[in-house]
Amino acid sequence: MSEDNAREIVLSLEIDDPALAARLATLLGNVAGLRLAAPGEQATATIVSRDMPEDIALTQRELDVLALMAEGASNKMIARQLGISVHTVKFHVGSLLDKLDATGRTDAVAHAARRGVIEL
Amino acid sequence: MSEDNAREIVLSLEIDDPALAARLATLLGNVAGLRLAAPGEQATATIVSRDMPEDIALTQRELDVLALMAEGASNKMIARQLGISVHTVKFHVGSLLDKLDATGRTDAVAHAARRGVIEL
DNA sequence: CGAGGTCCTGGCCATCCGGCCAGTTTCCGG
DNA sequence: CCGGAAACTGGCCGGATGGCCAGGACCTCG
Repeated sequence: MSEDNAREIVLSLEIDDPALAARLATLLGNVAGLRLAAPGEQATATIVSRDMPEDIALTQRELDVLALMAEGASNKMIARQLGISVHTVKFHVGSLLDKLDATGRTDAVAHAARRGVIEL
Repeated sequence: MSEDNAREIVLSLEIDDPALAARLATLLGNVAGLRLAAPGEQATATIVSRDMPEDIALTQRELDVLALMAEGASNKMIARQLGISVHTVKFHVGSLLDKLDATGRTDAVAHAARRGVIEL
């Protein structure tokens, strides 16, 4: 294997905490083979660290339903998957809309993803 | 301000390309003040680099509709926002479901977010 | 000029969604 | 032991959603 692809690695930062961002920039600035991305530059990889707002208190069952919702499952499919009735699914979906402050299931999944409750 | 929070920074890796992951791990392993996360360990930040599949060819209008869908907007609301009829919105939504290989609007938004077409 | 793509609109309809009412069971903590 | 939270189920219903049919307008490329 040649090492021609072993070019300089360019990293971009997406850090909410300014102090942490500064420390990382300092530390990484002195590493050979590494470079921080210029503004707008295409980076090899991105370092991400988001401030966690407050995590929402979701029950296990709500998390089950939410995960399936994010997969695009209908209430009927969720009911089959979890072995419960459609009514119960709707019940949990209703709770999720409430807790996630969403207007519909699409909004709920979007909010949950934004808040890191689920991973897309 | 105390500098008590200037503890060791723990980084986790989420790199699709194994070669790149290995190089980063090597480079970062020798940086004082930095440490790579143990499996399952809570990290300070995450280094992310995803292989880009192929970007989907969406028309401008479809992107407009998609963006509003991700906000949880109903077809009626989207129609009002864009100044077009609900029928036309449905038309674009249909195209999106088709192009994104989704079963419903929720699935469409999830797919689009996963593929980087939209930012949540 | 014709073909094809995008964008736009209408009607029709089966299904899905979400909110409302009601009720049961189980389990845990005060 | 009683209260509350979680999970579960049912009926009902207005509105939303998505698929199907049809059409027209515009623009670009061949």
